[in-house]
Amino acid sequence: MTIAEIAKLAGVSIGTVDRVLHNRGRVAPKTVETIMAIIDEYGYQPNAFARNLRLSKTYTIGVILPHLHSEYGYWRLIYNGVLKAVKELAQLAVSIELVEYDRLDPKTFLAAVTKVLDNKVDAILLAPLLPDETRLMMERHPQISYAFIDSPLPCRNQVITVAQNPFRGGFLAGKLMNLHLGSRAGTLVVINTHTAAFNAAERARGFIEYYADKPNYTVLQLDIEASRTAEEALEQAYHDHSDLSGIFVVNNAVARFAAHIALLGRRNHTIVIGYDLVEQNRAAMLEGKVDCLISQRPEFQGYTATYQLYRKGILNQKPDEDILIPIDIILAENIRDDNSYGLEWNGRDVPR
Amino acid sequence: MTIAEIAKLAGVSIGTVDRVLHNRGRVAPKTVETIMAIIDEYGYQPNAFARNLRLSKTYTIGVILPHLHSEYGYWRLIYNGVLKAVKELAQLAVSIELVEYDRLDPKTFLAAVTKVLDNKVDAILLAPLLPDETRLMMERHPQISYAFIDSPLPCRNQVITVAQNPFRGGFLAGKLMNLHLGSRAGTLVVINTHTAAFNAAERARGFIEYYADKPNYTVLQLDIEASRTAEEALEQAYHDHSDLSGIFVVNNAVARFAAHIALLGRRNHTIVIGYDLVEQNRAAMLEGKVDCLISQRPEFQGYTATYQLYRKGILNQKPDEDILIPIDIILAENIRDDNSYGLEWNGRDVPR
DNA sequence: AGCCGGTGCGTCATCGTTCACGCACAGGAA
DNA sequence: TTCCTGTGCGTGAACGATGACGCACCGGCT
Repeated sequence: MTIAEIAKLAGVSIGTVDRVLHNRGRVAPKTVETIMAIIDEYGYQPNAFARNLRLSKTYTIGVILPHLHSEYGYWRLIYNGVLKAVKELAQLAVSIELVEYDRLDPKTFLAAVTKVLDNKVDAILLAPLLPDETRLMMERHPQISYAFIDSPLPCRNQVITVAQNPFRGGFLAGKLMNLHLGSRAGTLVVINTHTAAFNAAERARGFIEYYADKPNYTVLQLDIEASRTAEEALEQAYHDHSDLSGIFVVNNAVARFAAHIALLGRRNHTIVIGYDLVEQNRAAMLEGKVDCLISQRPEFQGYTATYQLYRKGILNQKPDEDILIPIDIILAENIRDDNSYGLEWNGRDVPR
Repeated sequence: MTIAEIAKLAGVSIGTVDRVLHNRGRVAPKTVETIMAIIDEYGYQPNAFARNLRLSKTYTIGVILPHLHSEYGYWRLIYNGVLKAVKELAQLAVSIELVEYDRLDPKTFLAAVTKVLDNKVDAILLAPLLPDETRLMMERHPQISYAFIDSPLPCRNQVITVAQNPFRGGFLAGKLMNLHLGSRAGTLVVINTHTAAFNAAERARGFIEYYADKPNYTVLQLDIEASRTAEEALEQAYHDHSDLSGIFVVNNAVARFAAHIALLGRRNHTIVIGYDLVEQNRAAMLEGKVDCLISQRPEFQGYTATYQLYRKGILNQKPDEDILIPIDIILAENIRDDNSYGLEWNGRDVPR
């Protein structure tokens, strides 16, 4: 069904049909009715190729992320996924503009928003780590599309959200801790170095929930404040609880604690579980200092969110609004197999 | 960079540039050289919108899969992913044609190939379960694109392969068995009901490899032949090995064995690990009859393979030839979170 | 000389959508 | 009546790639 076919059926010109389709007025009510009836009956899907050829608009996505080098490169992984999508979509008129900020300093976030908007982006892809500032931005600029990544943000607007369920991630971490402990019981420590972060708090809550009905275990929450070093806090915990048998770090900082546990000679008696397959954590796991990691597939998140924005912006498709990233369990045995999208077939074990 | 711009730079008409770009001859060698030099210097990416608008070719993908109702609906999951991709790509001129066959009867496979080719498909997406017949097909019809799904097939041609590494899947199953057993040792049974299948054999090999250096465990391979029933074989195994403590089913038939284990009253003493999140296995896990499943994300495989073919066929992009699907660990605690793509955010645990 | 085939190139219509422009006719004001 | 404004339409020119068509020229043949 093309505009020309509709026009012929309605006995009008394509210009008139176009005006009806775009509500540009200057059409007799009766004619509008006729044309709408035809569209209702036969359906009409504009030809995406013709449309974009004519419009020849480039769709620019502003990407606002914490500094890519921060948090052990976690945000760079997300950005890599965005880049991969943009590489594929470049010939379909999609481009990006990255602006980094400091997640501890809201002013830098607002500056990033301003900078991105100055470049007239059509959409913004960001991690809503600063809920108030994010809401402010959306209120002030309702005309552009938004995609959230890494964490959800409760809000009324229609937005694309690509994130993992952090509560269930923490709950699963509890189960994995349990599996690794075998029959051992004891004290378990949940370490949070980002106490203000929604994801981190939810993961801790999930872990504690898992042990709520298991009286043999004591779960201790350890929020590391800036005032004392993480290493001191850890040593204190070992001192206070001689039966400390497991540590769960709710974010990507696990390698730092794993290193110190090894240093203290406690590795053999402590199960270590953490989050995210950043380079440092990957190395720690390969060195045997970490038992289990949970991954949220950051590259996949970036890739997917970018594609959703493209579908919405260029193809005029209704995007999937909430995309739940599966909880990915990484053990030393399958760490090689996680390559994020997972591209690159590892043929070594497969006779070809 | 458009053809017109190249033409202006070269001092020729767009027709000439087009002939050079498509090697259609009838151009003076000197002119070819000039134009190629310009392209080398400035680069040229044909406008995908203009190209496809003009060609208005519909790209049809033939999908050849075992009967969707067979194997507990495993193939239907793959097909669902294909359907999701096609729904998104329909407005970009992609369509599919499904033909099912019986994987135990090569004749039905060849009939499916013929049927699909009669409809002049541009590409074929299939699981190369019948290596010889698949190679025959590719030799006879080298002009169309192929995508393999579920399993790899060693071959010289450039093809897209979307699959998991089955050996490492089996190896990881060994590790998971180990974790679930805690300190218990004993006899472990590997059950294979599809002895001719490459994936199944590799998974068994991986599992056995994991226990190769663990003398406390005996691993027993149980290939179920058609001559006796699976249930009898299982009972025999329990009879022969009083210390039987774990069962690994290398394919999606695990629910069947899990049910019989429960019936025999052995559930409490047997760890059950299997493959694939088909409906029956999901139910068995929720009923507590299965401890762990490994998923190969069949929907994601179908979705990804379809997109790769589209990129190759419509966008003329060089596809990623080998796409490795991560090994997905499903426990009762995260079964809710696996929704394949995973679409549909489950907001229950997240205050919005 | 006249004809033919091949070569090198330009021209033009086409795909479907979008939008500026302009025509014709109505009704109202001068 | 004349002029002007607004309404309802049609027209046509883009967007860039593609490929059929045809023109001019050259060489070789009868």
